[in-house]
Amino acid sequence: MLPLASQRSPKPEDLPSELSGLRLTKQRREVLAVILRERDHPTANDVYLRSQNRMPSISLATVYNCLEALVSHGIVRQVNFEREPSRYCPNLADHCHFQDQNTGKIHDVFFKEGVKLEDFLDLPQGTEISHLEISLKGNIGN
Amino acid sequence: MLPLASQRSPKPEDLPSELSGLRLTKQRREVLAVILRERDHPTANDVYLRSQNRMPSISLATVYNCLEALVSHGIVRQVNFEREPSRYCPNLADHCHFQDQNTGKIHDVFFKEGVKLEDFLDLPQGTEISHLEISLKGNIGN
DNA sequence: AATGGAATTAGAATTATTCTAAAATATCTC
DNA sequence: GAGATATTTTAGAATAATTCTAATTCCATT
Repeated sequence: MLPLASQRSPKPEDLPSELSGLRLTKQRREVLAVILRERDHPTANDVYLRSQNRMPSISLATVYNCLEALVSHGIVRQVNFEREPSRYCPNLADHCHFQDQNTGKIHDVFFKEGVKLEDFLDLPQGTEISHLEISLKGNIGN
Repeated sequence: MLPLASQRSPKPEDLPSELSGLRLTKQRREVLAVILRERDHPTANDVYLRSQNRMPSISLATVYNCLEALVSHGIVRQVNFEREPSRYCPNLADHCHFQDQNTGKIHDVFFKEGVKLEDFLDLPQGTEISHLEISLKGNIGN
């Protein structure tokens, strides 16, 4: 398995031709490369605009298709802040997101070592969590 | 202060004429009453349909306006699950939400006594959180 | 009762996203 | 490798939640 998460500036052609059972077509590779290259949680439209640099003919529908394929195969995470457009995150480690209200920038936030959900939430007896999203907003004090 | 959170089946006319500095008009009162009556996290459209029982002339735009007024005055919470339509919650206590994937129903989930954010998240030094949303999905085992 | 500001309303507009159907591309089978 | 089949891409239309617009109505205060 490629150390995707640690690559610094991957080129589409560096990526394998298949990943988690998903065929990596030219477009999917490009979309993934864009997300890996600049890890700033771009929106679908951001990804579209950036993909156009290397692949001017790519369509927005394709970007949406590729994102959906990557997300449903667990290669990329979809990140939501309230009703804002979804953003995309290549960091698959268990983490959540903080949006700085001054800059709008989104930061990954990690859990303290060894913390489990049940440690801080009163979950109904017997719940199995399949999806968890934690979104924070605020300011970074001086 | 009215014990809003503990009322069982409030009628619009039971509600005060002002709340947290927000003028409670007939429509706002009705919208709030709907949200307090059935605490099942209705969408804006759900609220619209239910409001029409007592107030057939209310418009969807008004429901949105009222919800926005109630939310921005901290009387009601807006709850999001990924890209689904927003839902509305009258429980102002610090809590988060779990959606049962079998029934679609949403359950309030509370924090363990005395737990603080910093206890389980590695927040960047000096962050002040102004908004926090935790959304869970999963199944309730037998 | 007249005035002024806020709220409501219908309907249009917006916007992120999904859908559709056709064309292009890749994969499979012989 | 050629033809058959399946998958993907594409442009543009469609959808759906939400917001906006501008006119009207409501309400509190003169």
